Amino acid sequence: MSHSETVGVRQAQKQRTRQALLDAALGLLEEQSLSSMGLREVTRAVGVAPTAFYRHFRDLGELGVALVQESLASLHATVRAVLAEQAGAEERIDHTVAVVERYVREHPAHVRFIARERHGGVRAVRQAIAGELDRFATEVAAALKVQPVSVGWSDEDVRMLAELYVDRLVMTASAFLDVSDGEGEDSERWRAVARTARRQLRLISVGRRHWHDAVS
Amino acid sequence: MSHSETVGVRQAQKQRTRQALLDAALGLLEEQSLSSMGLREVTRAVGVAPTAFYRHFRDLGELGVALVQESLASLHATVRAVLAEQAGAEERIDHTVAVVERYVREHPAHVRFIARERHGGVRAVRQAIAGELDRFATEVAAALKVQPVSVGWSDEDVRMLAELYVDRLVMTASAFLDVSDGEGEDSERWRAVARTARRQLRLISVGRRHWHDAVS
DNA sequence: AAACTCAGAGAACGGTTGTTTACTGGATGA
DNA sequence: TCATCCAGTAAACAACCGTTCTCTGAGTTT
Repeated sequence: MSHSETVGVRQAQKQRTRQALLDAALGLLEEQSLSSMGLREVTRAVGVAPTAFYRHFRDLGELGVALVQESLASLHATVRAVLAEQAGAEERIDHTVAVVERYVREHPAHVRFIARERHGGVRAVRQAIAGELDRFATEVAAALKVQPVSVGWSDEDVRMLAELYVDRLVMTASAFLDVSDGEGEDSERWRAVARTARRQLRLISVGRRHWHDAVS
Repeated sequence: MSHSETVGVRQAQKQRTRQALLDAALGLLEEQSLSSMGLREVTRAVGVAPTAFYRHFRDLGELGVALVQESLASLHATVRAVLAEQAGAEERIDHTVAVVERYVREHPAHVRFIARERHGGVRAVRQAIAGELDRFATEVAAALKVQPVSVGWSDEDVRMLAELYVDRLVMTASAFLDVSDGEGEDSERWRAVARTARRQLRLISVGRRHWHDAVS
């Protein structure tokens, strides 16, 4: 019974407290930013000695980087699915916005963390987010490129379009979040954000279709 | 000679240290975020007793709000000029990006502050920035509305377009900033950011021109 | 010239911070 | 079974924090 344990009781418990630290930090970060959060504050929330922190992370910056991967991993998987699907432009947009909505509802803390620390005060975390969003944009670009609308587009132009989309998704998610704390998630303003997001994506989509008409 | 003094030596000196506090804070904020900056840290940078701070601001949040107005006032004035000018879409875009470039070169700290604290940890500051950008979008919307391209556009659609533009400007400014610390302001990547920004604005502009073709 | 105002100084407060050092005790592997 | 490992503990550290209270002295008003 003991030889088939995949991880061992020892390492399992270690990862449990590690995750507890990440969860507690994410919770605390809803009302402050990473650079103002205290190491002791996190360990206190978990119910563990301050020194235990060092068994898992060198400092809070390292914890932040771990949170970046945790935060973007799920979104990454979700959006990948949307990109893969074959559909008309209109349905695609509707579906994309719906996915973002759902993501904000289910992982508000993650969204807030990314939006806040994207330009935040900790260099390592900023770079981690930038890198992750970069890989994200690369993936979107690849998906856009194979669509029929993209014939005659240079790689550079596809890339700039992809970045436009990624930025919009992040901004939209953040806009949903701003509404959701203050009013409910079922308020009129929430629906207004969704409608605006769809129209903005649609406008970009229209610009994309007529790009070559106007490039002169 | 004394009766015509507009301010008085007294109030003048007060405003001088107040400005010194703002400047010192802005400087310190280049490498951290508002919620992690210490009150004493600011006064130390100015060369003044910690208690002197309270003569000017209730807390750092209030100082932050003051910084928001200072930061956006100049940009506001600059962009207002661009909006007013009569020009073709192409020149307009080039000019807009050039203005943003110049603004980032001349006020990098202000740009960083806005980008960082827009989603930062201090509620009052976030709200101040949101409010200011909202007024900003309203102004852009008004300018867009009177252009010939906008006939048949609902106010809501003009508004969503204006928000799209404002968000892009902020993102562009932030992108310039990211490049400028790391590489110079005359690097190849700087110019790449400018080119991408122009094309993104152009794509939005194309979408705008063909909006009614596709609204079905 | 005297009375008043008020920006800034100075000292002290209780509390929190990150980090170090030495330790314990249960899981682990020989 | 016994030696080893190592996640988490406990105590102490100097350094900082925001805020309060009291005081001063130069600018202002009468």
